[in-house]
Amino acid sequence: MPERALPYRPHNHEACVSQALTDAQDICRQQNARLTPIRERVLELIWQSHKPLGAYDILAQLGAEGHKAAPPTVYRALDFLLQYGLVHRISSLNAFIGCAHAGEHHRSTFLICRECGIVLELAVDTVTNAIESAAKAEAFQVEDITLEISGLCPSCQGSTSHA
Amino acid sequence: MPERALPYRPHNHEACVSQALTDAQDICRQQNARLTPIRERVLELIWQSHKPLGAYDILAQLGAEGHKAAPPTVYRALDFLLQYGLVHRISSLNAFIGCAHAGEHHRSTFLICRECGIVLELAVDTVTNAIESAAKAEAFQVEDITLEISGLCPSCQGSTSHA
DNA sequence: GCAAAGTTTGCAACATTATAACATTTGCAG
DNA sequence: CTGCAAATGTTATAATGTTGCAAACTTTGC
Repeated sequence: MPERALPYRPHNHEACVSQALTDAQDICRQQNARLTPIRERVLELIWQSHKPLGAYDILAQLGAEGHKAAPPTVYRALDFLLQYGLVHRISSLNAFIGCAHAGEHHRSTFLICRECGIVLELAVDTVTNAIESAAKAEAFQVEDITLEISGLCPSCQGSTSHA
Repeated sequence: MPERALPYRPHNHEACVSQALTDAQDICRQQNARLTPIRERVLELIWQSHKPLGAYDILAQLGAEGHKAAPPTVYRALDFLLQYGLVHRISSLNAFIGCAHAGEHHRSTFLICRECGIVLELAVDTVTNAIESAAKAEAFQVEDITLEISGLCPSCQGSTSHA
């Protein structure tokens, strides 16, 4: 498996996108899920950058390219993509981002840069384990973890933009 | 300091509320912040249970008691309470809950029961440390952590309500 | 092939959550 | 008591998300 590039630095982003799309196709084939044109297009739009995209941003982009969709179209596509683990929802931003570990069963941690907006998805066992054991100590049965860390990414530290 | 009761089990909830209110008064006095009647009433409404309350729920309750407020009134009170650490916002629910550790500088973990809706706030160092060191490993400068765990609280396990 | 059944999409209306802009009132310092 | 700053009132609107039903498309069994 190739090392994944850090989203902050310039990288061949086309490769991110095409990887995500072929992964999605594989996953859907395996699960007998239909990656319809709309769903695939929404996934592609989400992957156009490493910044989370709002549902209405997606809607606007679809509209701009001639497909004048209504909100339910987008939300349904998002529901599908969420269900198959192809995208994540970032609750603190009401926005969506491509999953960097599709098909890999994982618990995600998101590092969200408040300056540039780029999000890095991590799957760190030490974090997950600490969380699960804290929950266990309270006899709480974990189903879903939302862990979103806001701050400054390496590229944005020091250059606080009010320069 | 007295042990805090678990929210799941029956407890003298009046004590939770009055404690929260006197804590809030102390904190505001120390910081020269004005805990006005509206702000105090909103805090009290939020503390009426251990379930997060939506802004519009607060609005409705204020209305029911004769104070017909508009959304900005509530959101401004919430902003104030958030700013002084008297309440927390639960992003995954778009709702607000009283802070169980007001004045104590802490990072919170929320255990949210999807069945009964009760939320337990924890401040567990092992979790915080694991998160901070994971962020450090990515050279990410942490400012804010959103950690919301959804699942079943001890009281709701086994009694899945579709009985 | 073809019809029935199930899934997906289109569409219109609506519900919920949050903010903007500006007027008015209140609390407080001088 | 006057003038400033903070807080609240008021109206309108923006942003996000859902419901319900009809039409189109896919799959399946025959």
